[in-house]
Amino acid sequence: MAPRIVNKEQKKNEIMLAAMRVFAAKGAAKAKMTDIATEAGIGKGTIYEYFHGKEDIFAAAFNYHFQTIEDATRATITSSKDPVTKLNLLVQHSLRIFLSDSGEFAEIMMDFWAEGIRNKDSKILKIIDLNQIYINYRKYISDILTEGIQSGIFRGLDTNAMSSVLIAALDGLSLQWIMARETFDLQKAADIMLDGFLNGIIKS
Amino acid sequence: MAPRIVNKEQKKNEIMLAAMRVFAAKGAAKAKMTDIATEAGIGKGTIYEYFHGKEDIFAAAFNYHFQTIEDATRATITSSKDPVTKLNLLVQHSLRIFLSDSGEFAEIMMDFWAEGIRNKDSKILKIIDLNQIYINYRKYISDILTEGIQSGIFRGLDTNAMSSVLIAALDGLSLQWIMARETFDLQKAADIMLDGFLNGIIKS
Amino acid sequence: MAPRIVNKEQKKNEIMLAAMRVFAAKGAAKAKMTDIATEAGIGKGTIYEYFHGKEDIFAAAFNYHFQTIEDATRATITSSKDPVTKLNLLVQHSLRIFLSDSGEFAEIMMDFWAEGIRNKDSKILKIIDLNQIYINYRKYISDILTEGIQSGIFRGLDTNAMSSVLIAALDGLSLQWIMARETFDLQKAADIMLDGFLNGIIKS
Amino acid sequence: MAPRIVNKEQKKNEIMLAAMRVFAAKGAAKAKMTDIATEAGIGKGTIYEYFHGKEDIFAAAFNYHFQTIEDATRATITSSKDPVTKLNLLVQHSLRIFLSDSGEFAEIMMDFWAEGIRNKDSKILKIIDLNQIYINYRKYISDILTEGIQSGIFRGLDTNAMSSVLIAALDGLSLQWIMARETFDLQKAADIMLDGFLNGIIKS
DNA sequence: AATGAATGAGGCTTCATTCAT
DNA sequence: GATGAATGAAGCCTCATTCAT
Repeated sequence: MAPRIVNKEQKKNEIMLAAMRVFAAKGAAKAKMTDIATEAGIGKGTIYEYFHGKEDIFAAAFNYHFQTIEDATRATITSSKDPVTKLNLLVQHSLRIFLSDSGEFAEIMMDFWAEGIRNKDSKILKIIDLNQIYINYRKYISDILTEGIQSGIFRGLDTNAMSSVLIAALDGLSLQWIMARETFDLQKAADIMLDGFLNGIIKS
Repeated sequence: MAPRIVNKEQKKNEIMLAAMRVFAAKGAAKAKMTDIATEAGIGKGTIYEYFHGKEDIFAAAFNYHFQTIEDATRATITSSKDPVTKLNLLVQHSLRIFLSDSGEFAEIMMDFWAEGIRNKDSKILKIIDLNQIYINYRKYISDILTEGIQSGIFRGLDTNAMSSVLIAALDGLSLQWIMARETFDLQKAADIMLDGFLNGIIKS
Repeated sequence: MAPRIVNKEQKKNEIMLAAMRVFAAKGAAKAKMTDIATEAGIGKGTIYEYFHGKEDIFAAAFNYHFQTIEDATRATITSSKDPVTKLNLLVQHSLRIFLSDSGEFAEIMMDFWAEGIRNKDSKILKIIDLNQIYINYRKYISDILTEGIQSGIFRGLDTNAMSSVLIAALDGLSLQWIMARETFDLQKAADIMLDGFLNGIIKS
Repeated sequence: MAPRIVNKEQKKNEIMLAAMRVFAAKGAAKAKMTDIATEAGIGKGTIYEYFHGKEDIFAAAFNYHFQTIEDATRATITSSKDPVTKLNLLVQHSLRIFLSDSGEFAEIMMDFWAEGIRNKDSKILKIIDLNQIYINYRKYISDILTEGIQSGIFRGLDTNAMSSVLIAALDGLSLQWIMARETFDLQKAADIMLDGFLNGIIKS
């Protein structure tokens, strides 16, 4: 009486993940709908039952990626009370996300960044708002720093600028790791970085 | 009566610069050959007198960009003897390049990075070897750090890791600036960053 | 406990009528099977339980439309004995059919005509034989005219040609009405037309 | 120094005519861009150098068709002073256009009508305004009738309604001819029709 | 009997590249 | 050398039809 029953939400997610794998492998621009369909193990036309088109998939992947990170980050941060521990957790956590799935999605970041930058003014695709994501991210860290200052652990400092620096260092290191996964020790570099960072802000 | 004398090399360069402007404006993937021709003020077919195709232009732009930076960086560094001054110059110089031409070419970096990452193994397009560029870059900074250590100015430290961190911070800050040029003070953030960085490595 | 009893013939008819409504609204070419299913309030797949495909529905609608007209016309004509009355009834009746259902199906005529014309040779789809329908239609009118001539009411004339003219005028007026329902008074135009037509053929 | 020189306007026209031939042969809906390209003896992509897309070609053909008719009609009418002669010329002329090119474009009318009707409200494609064309057409004829009335040749009558009837008869006869070119004598039917029409309006 | 999820052939359109002038 | 008209491979998307449930 009824046709095949599918969990539409779940299948949509599966397609999106397949798309992300293809994006990561060959870049969003060179990813063909056929590639995505094949990777998802479905027919070309089926994709359109779940997405409006290629841009829609990209936007979904974009938001999924950053939302996942944001959610996890928020959870991580609130799991501790000590600002230093919080920062430590934040960095470790960021790396873990990046390295998870055997770093499968790391390459995507470049496409997300590239597209996110290009769409920074476009009112049309406000779905992709990379700047807002960074603003949020800085706010998280800024709050931790302010906390640390108020509790006398950190020196008085430009919390917003320092947040930018910490994020920058993390992004930049990840970038270098993507280019040379085998030879670049991301974990170690990040540890050294955070060490120096904390050294510079903790009251001696 | 000699034929019109055109400096082929110069014209090729002009086309490449036109291409970079288009790449920056709409992304390499969405840049059409027609756009480039129009921007360069020439006919579409003429481009093929100077380049083999779109990929060729991209590769040329890629190498030009990084070569320019590398050359200038090398020149900058050697203009001083003091490691601290050298690092200062390096950072200031990097920003200047980035902000030059009113930051016209900043957006391109994302495409370069994206493509550079994707081609990290590709034996075919060894022309684009982003990793090697980063290796070189780390080497420059590493050398400065080593110099500083030997002359007793800097503490003993993992020079390679510290180089990575410095580059990472610079890249990451630039990224944040691209996304919000009006509201993000790149110069200030970089100054604060370098200040903290030097603080951490200079012997007290 | 007998299974739900559905009058297959009736449901088929319902689907066809739904299809006609969609055809009328957006044209047969742009009518999607989904539209028809939605309009009929059933599932897309169900249509195929009653029809072989879209062409089948179109053919069915085509024949239904003209058969309905033909049947009704025949009934109308035989309800009177006087040739003049017959022609009057014929015209009034044709208009009524056209204007019925608030002219819902009027737009369809164009698609029927277009497709009917295109298939004028096609041995395959002999189901759609618009020319035959017109031949029949002319025969009806021709017979009435002959009747009138024999009973001395009408002047001697080319009955076949005059039939064509009457049909032509009716078709053409309907066409003009379709294009401007609000401003074109079809009833009045038809009355004037028939008045002139009868004037020309009735013995003075 | 310069590429192939082409008369763009002329080539555009050629493509449009090729398209009309294809439209006539298989209907606008079933006409593929490939068919048009082949018919025009050019590559598929070349069409897009002259038209924005399929709809654009259709609209161009539509307007060309009616504009041609309108222009020629206007010229024909003004070539005489006598209302009766004018009407005669108008009818003969209309048939000639229809039968010209061996009636190659006759079938198109159905698609034009169908599409013109469907677009009667669409503000978007005001390019295709069939109703306006009919309004103009009725005006031409109406003016002739008024002329005849004023000069005492025609009886007083509803000029607008009579115009509609004349156009209707012409359209309707053409329609019947399209369906059975071999067996239907359009010229004769039109003559008989006009004869009756004039009989009805000329003062005895 | 009824359904709608899945499909892929087929169509439209884009655009890098070629080449006649 | 320069050009832009011409091209067709390639990609995105539509939608009639199938079929498992």
